[in-house]
Amino acid sequence: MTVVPGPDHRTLPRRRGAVLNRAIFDAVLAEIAESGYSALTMDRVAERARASKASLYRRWPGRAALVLDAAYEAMPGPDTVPNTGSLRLDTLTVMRQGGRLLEGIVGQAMRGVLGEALQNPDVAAEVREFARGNASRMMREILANAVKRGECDPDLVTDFRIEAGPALLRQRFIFGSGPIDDDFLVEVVDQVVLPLFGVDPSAGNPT
Amino acid sequence: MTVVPGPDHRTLPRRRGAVLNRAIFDAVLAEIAESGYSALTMDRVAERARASKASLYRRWPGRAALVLDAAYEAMPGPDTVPNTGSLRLDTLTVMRQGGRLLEGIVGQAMRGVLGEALQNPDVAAEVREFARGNASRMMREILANAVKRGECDPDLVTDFRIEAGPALLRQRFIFGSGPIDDDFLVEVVDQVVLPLFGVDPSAGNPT
DNA sequence: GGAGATAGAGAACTGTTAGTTCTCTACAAG
DNA sequence: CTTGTAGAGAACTAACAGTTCTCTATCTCC
Repeated sequence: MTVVPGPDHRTLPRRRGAVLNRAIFDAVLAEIAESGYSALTMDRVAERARASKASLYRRWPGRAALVLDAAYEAMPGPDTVPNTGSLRLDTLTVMRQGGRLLEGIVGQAMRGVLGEALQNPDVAAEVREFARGNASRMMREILANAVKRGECDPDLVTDFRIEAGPALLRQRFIFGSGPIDDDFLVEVVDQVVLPLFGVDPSAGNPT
Repeated sequence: MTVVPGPDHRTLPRRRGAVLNRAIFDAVLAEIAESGYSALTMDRVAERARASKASLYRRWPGRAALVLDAAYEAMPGPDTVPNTGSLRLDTLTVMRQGGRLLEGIVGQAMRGVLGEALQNPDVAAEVREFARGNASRMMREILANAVKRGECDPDLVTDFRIEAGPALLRQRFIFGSGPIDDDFLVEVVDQVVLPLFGVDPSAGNPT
């Protein structure tokens, strides 16, 4: 239909492999930051990345996998686990890191992927690994340190107790029942996490 | 294209109001039970209910609202809040009710609606009201009874502590990290809920 | 019981998106 | 230089959301 065909980008320098991957991830993140996950289409990503849809589908089976990979790329490197000598401060630090992550672009991406995961158990398994691998692992390490210091009874360190704090954080993220601000995180830590591990929040702990 | 136009259902007895509503809800639930939420389309619902899409859209603005209403209809009546004289048994009863609900058709429907809610804050608010209104309200009442009995210190009854148990239940539902079986519920109650309210699970409580 | 308003059935239609496939061609490897 | 791989761009199919149209059953009010 267009009489003037415009520049044929097939003649431009052509990216491959990692370089192209990077450009696609950037396009995904930019789209999400700009218009949100629900407005993210494969066409738009392809156009923005100046890639072809065929290239997208050669790399990922669908939108969920693509966004999950992009989110993984956007994650900051594995945070070093805090070890301040206070369970309260360590916990708070981890929760703050998690909260900050969920409030950014990665959070937006995760919200979208989570929506797909709810319909597709395979995606759910990937997300689970992705999300749980971090918070839980860090919490576990923090608690091991607290046990070493004698701050916490090792019998209290069980999977469900470890998950309680992160679960409340994720619930607020998912249901949007309020901002993930410091007030919220402090309350969760003081009212729920520390009591579960037999630590008195008011025992001269710094913020 | 079809030479034989088939029976024109416009001449059949025509349902209205509540009767038609009922037929539509039944179609939605049947579709979800049969093929899951992701295979649920407005066309299929209309066809199955022998209703017109126009009728659907006159009643609901979109799929999410329709399914939310259908799920609400499928909910058992407001469970009467248990009051057995034991916080442990009361809590366990409520958690069991919730778990059973989430494992059935209502759960499947909620999974779908939740997926939409993640992208749309308005839907999220509806879901929040829908989901929280029940579990939290019941938990609150149970705890009020426990306080009355002197089983629990009233200062411990705070929003975040109340939400901890339900949040773990919802997390398991959402991430599908395992079955919502009685083992799970008992562990959550004994390891998390009761300790948060200063009750010793092993204090001669029945199952 | 008749007139007019309301709303349901069914079909056609539009626009958007996922996913596929085709052609053409850059680039890498031998 | 030859050949295989894969990227760019476009065309295409199929499915679905949402709208609108026609026809007509059913309700309401007189």
